[in-house]
Amino acid sequence: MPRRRSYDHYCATARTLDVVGDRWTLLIVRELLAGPRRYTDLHADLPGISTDVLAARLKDLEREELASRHRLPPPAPAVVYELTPQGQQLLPVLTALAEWGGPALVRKPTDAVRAHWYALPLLKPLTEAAGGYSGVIDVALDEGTFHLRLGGGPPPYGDGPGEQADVRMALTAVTCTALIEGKLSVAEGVKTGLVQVSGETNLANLLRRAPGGSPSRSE
Amino acid sequence: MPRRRSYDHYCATARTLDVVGDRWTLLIVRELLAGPRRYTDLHADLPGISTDVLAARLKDLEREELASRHRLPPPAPAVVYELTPQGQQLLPVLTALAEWGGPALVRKPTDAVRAHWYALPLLKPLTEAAGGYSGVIDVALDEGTFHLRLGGGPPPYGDGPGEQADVRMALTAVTCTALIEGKLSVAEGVKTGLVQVSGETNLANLLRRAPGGSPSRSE
DNA sequence: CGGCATCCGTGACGATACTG
DNA sequence: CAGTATCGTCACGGATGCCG
Repeated sequence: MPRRRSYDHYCATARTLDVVGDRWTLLIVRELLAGPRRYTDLHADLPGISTDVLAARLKDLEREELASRHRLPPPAPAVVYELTPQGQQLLPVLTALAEWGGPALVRKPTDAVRAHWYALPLLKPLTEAAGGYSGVIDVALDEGTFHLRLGGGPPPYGDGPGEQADVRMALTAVTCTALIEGKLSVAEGVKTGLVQVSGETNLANLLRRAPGGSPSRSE
Repeated sequence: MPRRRSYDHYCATARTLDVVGDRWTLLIVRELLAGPRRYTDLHADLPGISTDVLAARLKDLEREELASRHRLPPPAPAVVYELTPQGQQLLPVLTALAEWGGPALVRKPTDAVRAHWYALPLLKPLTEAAGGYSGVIDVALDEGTFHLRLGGGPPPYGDGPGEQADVRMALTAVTCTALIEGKLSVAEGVKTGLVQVSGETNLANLLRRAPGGSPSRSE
């Protein structure tokens, strides 16, 4: 987002990095992809960011029209930040980043965790397991619960359980990581009990008898 | 690449940004995706980078095993930098960034240009126009020539003409931008003469009678 | 308490000069 | 050609203060 420090390259990649290449910017987008959030929520789910940088980045996102600032009506007077359609289209960028970084997910003792951070890398394997079927999946980890909105939305995912989810999946963080890295398929996870699927909807049954009985190989 | 300034988030996206999120890093990868390059070449095709930052980033990429440093044998004693397979897998990240930034490609007078910077955003429309067919396409712009390696490689693209290319395309930068933004299909470009395709290979004929006679709509 | 603005110390960055 | 050295500047992180 450095208006002052632009690359000044006539190149599509450099242009994008001019807008969202600043430190913290894409992680703020990661949070806003979960839906409208307040300043304090953002600050809580972006451990390590300083208050002034968060404020500055939000202003930048607003100026670039990737996010908008709204004042909620009387009952709960609050300010929320929300992605514009243009901002929502950064999802493929975040997905590509998450897919590359998935295999490097080694837990360090100093690392912070939020359940919904698993949402982005899970979107691809679960979308494939659902065979293009739409619906909302609640995912319950020890760290907390979030939901994925397949084929619908936006937002593509959100914190906490979704409203009237079609399926609920319960699994551990370790199992989740295995799914993300492609070491375990959804079908295998269900079969071995590592992934517990509950619900009687079409989507639930689809996930239970998901294709790809053996884990997809990485090579 | 901030080992000292890590986000320390247990999140696949944040992990990737820890490694390649530093200023200039992904643009260096953009250059190295074109194949092995010397320090001086990199410096020439990354206008604005300072010599010490380039040296530091190359060291970082080497340490993270995304790039390797090789000393060329006697005839032309030089040092070249080359992406490792792990580094080459950043292509989808660069592609996603380029796709998002394509529509924002407005030429500013201060912008530098290199012909091969058009390669990344052209990969998708031309891969589609080729219908999954493999081959090497030379692309000649006023700014210079580069080549795309569809379905083969790596490297996925390179500066200058490719060795024994299957097709040669000639077009202006403006036409190129239209293709990138999806405002013009390859077939339309050929039909109107904005895109000149020469060569008698299968790939050449495929591009001439490419599908999608009307430009693909963005919605 | 939510939503910032201000101040300050440190480190990253950019420009230039210089060297093996 | 392939960097290293130096230096001024600015962005970042942390703490604190302010205001509705």
